Amino acid sequence: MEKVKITLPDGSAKEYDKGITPLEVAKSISGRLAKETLIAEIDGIMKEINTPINNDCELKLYTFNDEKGKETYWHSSSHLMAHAVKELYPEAKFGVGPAIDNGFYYDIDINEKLSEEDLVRIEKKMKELIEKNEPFKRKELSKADALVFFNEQKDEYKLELIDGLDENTTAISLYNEGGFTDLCLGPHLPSTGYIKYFKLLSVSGSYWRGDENKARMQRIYGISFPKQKMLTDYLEFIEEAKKRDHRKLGKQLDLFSIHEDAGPGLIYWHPKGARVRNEIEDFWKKEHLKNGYDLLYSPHIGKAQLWETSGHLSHFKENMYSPMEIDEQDYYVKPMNCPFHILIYKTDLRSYRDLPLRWAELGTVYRYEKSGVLHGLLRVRGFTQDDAHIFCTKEQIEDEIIEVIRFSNYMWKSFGFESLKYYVSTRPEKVTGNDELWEQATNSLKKALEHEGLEYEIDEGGGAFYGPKIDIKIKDALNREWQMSTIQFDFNLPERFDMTYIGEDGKEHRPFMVHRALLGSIERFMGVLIEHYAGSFPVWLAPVQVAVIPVSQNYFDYAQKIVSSLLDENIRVKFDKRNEKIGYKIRDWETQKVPYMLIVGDKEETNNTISIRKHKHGDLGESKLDDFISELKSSIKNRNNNN
RNA sequence: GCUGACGUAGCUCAGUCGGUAGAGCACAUCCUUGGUAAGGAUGAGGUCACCGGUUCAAUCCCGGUCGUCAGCUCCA
Repeated sequence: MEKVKITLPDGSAKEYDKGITPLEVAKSISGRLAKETLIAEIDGIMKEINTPINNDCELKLYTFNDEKGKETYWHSSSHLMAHAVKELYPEAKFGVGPAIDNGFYYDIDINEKLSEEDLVRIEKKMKELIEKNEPFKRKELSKADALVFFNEQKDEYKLELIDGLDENTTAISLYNEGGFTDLCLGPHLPSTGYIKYFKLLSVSGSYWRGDENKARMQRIYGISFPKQKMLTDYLEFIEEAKKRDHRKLGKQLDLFSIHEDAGPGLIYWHPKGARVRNEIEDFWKKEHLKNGYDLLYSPHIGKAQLWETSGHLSHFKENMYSPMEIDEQDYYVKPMNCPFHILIYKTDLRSYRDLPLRWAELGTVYRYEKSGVLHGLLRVRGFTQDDAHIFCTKEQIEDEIIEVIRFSNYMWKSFGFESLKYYVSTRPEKVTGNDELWEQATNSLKKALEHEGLEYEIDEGGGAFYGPKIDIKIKDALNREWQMSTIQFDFNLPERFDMTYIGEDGKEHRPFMVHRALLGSIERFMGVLIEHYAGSFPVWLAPVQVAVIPVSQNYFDYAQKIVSSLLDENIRVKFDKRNEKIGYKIRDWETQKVPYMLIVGDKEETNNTISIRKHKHGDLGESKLDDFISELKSSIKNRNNNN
């Protein structure tokens, strides 16, 4: 029998009989691997694990623990779901059904409106299909034959997809499983029986190709796993995320509100939310001053002329609010702070000796956002950017970018976010600024990241029209990613405002301009922060740090002394004088997620002590007030985030 | 903005197949002065999102508007 040499990722190579499948190779390695292998990569091409191998090759095997394994698993799951839908609704037509970060979806066109109950029916049908354990069979058709096939199916969406495929495509792949055939590049799991535990999560509206002018479809989301525990864990994760929802916690903890009558997407900070925000902003300002920034304040409105010069009226108008007329002149509320900062720049003749200038402002901007996209604190119409603009020379840009990256890391770590991901967005098609500028700026972004030893991904063509950028995404306690920081070059505004500095050579030069926001916006940041900590803020940020609870009115005097001592130390303290039992008060402060409760009664007054109860930890026993204060103060000073 | 669902007391939610509404928590008063997650009694609270229509009668049915939620698209 002829042999083939198969090289595995660890570099080891072995000879097998020609025609062996990846699954059989897996078996030869270990039974467990064979059981868990979902998909194979043969010489860089993804293939089913029952594909015969006829040539020497490099082989990689993927299980559910690999991204590629997961993707296949979910992709096949979406096919299975579509099959179940087709069985229940024979007239159904199908759009696209990919795997996504967490699970899969399929866009479906049926007349009937699907409800939660329908999802249960579909799930039941899926279970039946899984039990049949039908193999996923690949079939290749010519473009013409594929068109005929889907024409028979009356599925205009698939026809459109095929139509969009390259004219030279010789073979269009279809997958069939138990009588259900779908257009699909593949590859798939060997059979439906591989899909073990799944749940359909939701159904919502979508559009064919994401275009609201095209056909409306219904999108069913689902998730599937090879192990029961994985599914249970995932469903628990969803529950946990719901519990942490900042909109819910914002109400529960009395942090902020939004008033539909007064205007959606506009945030009202209550005393406690404002307190947290104030701590964040204080810290932010101090750190900026330490890092060589100066702070600015600028107005909220400016004449149309300014926004014309800046280009906002031609590029950003749909996000700006209608102008107001003042002395027969149109004024616009600012959607960005940059033009104002530039005006300040231009109040003086700048020398290269003045650069870099780093100017920061917690600038509140207003942008029109479509009503359907508003979301608690995360997507609003009025928000405060932790904005800064850096004006510098060509020679300075790389160091400046490095500093911003370091500063950003420092800020995120200070707030307890450890995991950051970097994305460099490069030149889109339509741009301002010449190629050389783009090239230089993009390289400086990459070099800065490399200099810091940070890995990054490239978002090809994802830059703004005015310059390339670095976006930083952070991961929260539930491992969810949020896009927050951004560092953007701007070749447009210095040009439009004719910004200059006098160089060493005595001639005028154009400064480089970098916009950057570290936290993004204070509103969004606080939304993420609330969810990250599930409302239990670390002591340094907590709106109320300590609640003092006397056992009864008899100890009010002693409790008042404690309260006064804490206030003297600038500790945010509440004196609970309510006519309630301490069990009731403890429950109340516990649900308000206050870090410490100090309980004082007869024992404490006699011993001149306090009893400390820590949020989520319970009774810590008696202690001297001075000891407690010094520990608390050190935790605040160090911005200790582990509580 | 688009699709769908929803909008009842400060909060969380019942309810009325058309006859102007109810619970728990919170709040107020009183009793109780209590030792680590809810002591008791009494009471006050609602133009049932808003505007129209149908009807003897609308919180309920119909239309519109606003808003919220799940998505789509977009973004800090």
